[in-house]
Amino acid sequence: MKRLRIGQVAELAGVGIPTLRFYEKEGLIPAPERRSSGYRQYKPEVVRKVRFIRRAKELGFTLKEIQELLSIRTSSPQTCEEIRSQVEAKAKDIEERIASLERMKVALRSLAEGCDGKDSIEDCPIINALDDCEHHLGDESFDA
Amino acid sequence: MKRLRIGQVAELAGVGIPTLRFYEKEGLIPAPERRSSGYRQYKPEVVRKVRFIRRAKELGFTLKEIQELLSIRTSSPQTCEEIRSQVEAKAKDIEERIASLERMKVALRSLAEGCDGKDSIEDCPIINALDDCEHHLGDESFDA
DNA sequence: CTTGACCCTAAACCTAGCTAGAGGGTTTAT
DNA sequence: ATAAACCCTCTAGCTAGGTTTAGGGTCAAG
Repeated sequence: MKRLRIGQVAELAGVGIPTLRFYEKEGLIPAPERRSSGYRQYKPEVVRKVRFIRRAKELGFTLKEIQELLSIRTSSPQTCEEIRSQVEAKAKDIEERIASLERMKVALRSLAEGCDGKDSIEDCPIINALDDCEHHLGDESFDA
Repeated sequence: MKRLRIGQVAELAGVGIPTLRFYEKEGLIPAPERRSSGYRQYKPEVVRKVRFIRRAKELGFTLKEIQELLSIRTSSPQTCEEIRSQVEAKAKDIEERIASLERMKVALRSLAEGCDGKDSIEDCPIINALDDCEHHLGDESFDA
């Protein structure tokens, strides 16, 4: 069966070599077999796993969360409902962040609108809002 | 004029005391006056500033970005047009961030949809996607 | 006039997620 | 057989954004 060296896996998966050793240390990927020389010999499947980790990371999962996802199977839930709900929870989380950002955007836009671009620096409504951020970036849109 | 001790500011702004000293060191909030004993004496306004920082942080701005927003004035633009355009740029930035989060959300939702929650662990489409992430998290929606 | 709550500085430590360097062995191509 | 390219471990360092610790001084109440 074909085996890959660490550099090849890194290349194929789009990560650095130290990252693979790091993932191994953290238990995200299994420790591969070794040659007598100590060289790691990876099964080609690991490439997909690493790519998955990379994409999950891009999707906003932390390595810890990814690890949980990867280890759910061995933690033996009865159905995949448990897994689905984790993914769903993450989607909700993202939704909330989007909503927050929307509010921030609106606030910034309304801040920019208050300015005609011709005031002197002293009269700029944006600057005033920054100094005294209650008015434009006030309670309504920003308080927790 | 009323002055606040650091502990009061921390309490009112919802952050820890070391955080305030940290923000001061990093130039996010001005160094307050001191008593002869060395105690910091804050003007009440700083509370709003710190709350703003906290909210901006929650919205995904880094301290560096927040510092830029807060220090726009001292970077001496001639008119407030320059400021307006910085705020506008930040709003665009937020829009991009939102778009990226939207993509993540859609991807996660479509992953969750493939699962009815009743499959056995062996047949869970999410797990399969994890093991073999080409199918559900495949090239089309996820590859960089 | 002392006790407890508060404040000071400086420096070390923490999580996340790598990245780089030191020092040395292995494989492969010519 | 030798040089380039590759691999090994171990330790340290990095950015971000703080938190903790150590060793002290200060303030207000009783």
